[in-house]
Amino acid sequence: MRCRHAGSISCVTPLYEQQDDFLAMAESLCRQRQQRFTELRRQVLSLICAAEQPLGAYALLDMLKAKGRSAAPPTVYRALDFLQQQGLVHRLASNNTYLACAHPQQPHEAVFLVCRQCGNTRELHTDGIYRALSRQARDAGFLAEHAAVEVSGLCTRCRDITTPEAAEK
Amino acid sequence: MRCRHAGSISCVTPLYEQQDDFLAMAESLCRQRQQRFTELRRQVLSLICAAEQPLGAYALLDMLKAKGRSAAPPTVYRALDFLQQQGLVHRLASNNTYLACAHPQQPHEAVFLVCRQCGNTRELHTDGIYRALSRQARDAGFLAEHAAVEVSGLCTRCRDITTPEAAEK
DNA sequence: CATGTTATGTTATAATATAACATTATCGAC
DNA sequence: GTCGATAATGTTATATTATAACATAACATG
Repeated sequence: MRCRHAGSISCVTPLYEQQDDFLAMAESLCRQRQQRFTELRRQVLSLICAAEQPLGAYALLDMLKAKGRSAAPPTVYRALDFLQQQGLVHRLASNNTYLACAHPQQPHEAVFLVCRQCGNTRELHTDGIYRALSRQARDAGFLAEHAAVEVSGLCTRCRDITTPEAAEK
Repeated sequence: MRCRHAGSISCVTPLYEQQDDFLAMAESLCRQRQQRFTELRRQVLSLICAAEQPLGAYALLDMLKAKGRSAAPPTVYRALDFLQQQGLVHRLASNNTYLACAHPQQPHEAVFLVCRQCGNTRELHTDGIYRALSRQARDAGFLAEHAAVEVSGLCTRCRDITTPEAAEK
């Protein structure tokens, strides 16, 4: 299913259902930018986009080790730094996890909906909120450069489980 | 200078210029809620609201020790947990720091403007953004409970220092 | 293929936060 | 007041997240 954004990746379909396309896109994007999409970086991105939930750095580390790769914390953090610079991965400050981003082509700003129950996280692309934020910041004399908007709550599924009656409506 | 919000504390004046009023307000608020505003909690809140910038937990720990108080990490974290529950203190996830909140009376949602240069942080109270966020979340089937909105950039002073020509406009 | 640059390996450690259990203080019932 | 329950703090240990520093390996390019 396509979304309203440019590019071959859809942000309305979970990335773990389009891993191959996503990795191919990442590779070509890095080539365009003359950046090296090394095996390590590919592996880390692959793990992140195969996961249903955002992953912590040490979870990634364990997975790399489980794959037989020699790895230490800097191994993971350096790969994550690179992927973040390329816009392929976002870091969630509210729970120290990392997730893949469907639309790294142009730097954008996103709103994250983080389910406190199951950890599933959706990325919304909502220009309006960022425009409003920038404007309010400017009115306060502040030059906004980046905004982290992380909403915690309950996703559809977990809300229905928690309050079953709500599901029947 | 008063602000548009209820209560005796103004959020347009730095809290370190109204420490006594702020601590008195905190004390009466806790009494109303039948919560204990102990000496430790008062000290931690006092340190936080005396600071110009948000403080890290270990900076607070060092300050407590410097005051001759026996303190270990849990000392600080427990006090911070309490103060957050009472709405007197917010935690900034983007840099792991804690700051005082001028309007703990009713749970509210805030936007933080964090200067990446000097660390100074302003809290904006902007209902509009939160309404928009909640609505967008709801449209995505998500029940929003809390939103952390942390904007990083440059405050007026640091922007002028960084790009002096801008100051002349 | 020599050389500078970028990426990775490796060890150690910093910074942030919590678990677990002992002790002390406070509140209410009596 | 004192007893018992609850809440708060003290204390030690450890978990979790992240970075510093330096060595080695891989790659790009003349």
